[in-house]
Amino acid sequence: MNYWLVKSEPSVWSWDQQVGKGAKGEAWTGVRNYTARQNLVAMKKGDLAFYYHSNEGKEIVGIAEIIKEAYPDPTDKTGKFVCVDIKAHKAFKTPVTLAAIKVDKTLSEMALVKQSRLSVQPVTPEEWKYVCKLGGV
DNA sequence: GCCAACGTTGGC
DNA sequence: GCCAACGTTGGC
Repeated sequence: MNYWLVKSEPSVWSWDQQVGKGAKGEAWTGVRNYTARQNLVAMKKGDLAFYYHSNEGKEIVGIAEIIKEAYPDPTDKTGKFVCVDIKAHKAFKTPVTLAAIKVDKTLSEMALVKQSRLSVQPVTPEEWKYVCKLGGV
């Protein structure tokens, strides 16, 4: 089992919209970055990912589950990029903000802090457990 | 709205 | 293959 973090701007696609899709989930399209692409390809069905809201909120609001592994992104005309399908798995009781992550010694090494522009990032099991606790899950 | 960080493009 | 110019992301 691997852990990930995916980012979305709520104005484009929010957690609430993701929850609204239910068990069917939704294609996570629009990744146009090779590092992020590598991470998408490495995802396995059943892996879990933190759902982070950028720009608005700047906080991890819940957990999504990968329900379909990487396939060509239908929104990419060049055919170079891929997407996966994810569904909402569990909402955080308490969102974990970027500010909280930055000041926390255990989390200040997260890719979210170090590589703030990367939209799909790996999360270590230690970070995962810790953030889940903070989120009240 | 600004700007730092960083990824991508294209000329050489 | 290098690197300058340019574009984009995302926190503030």
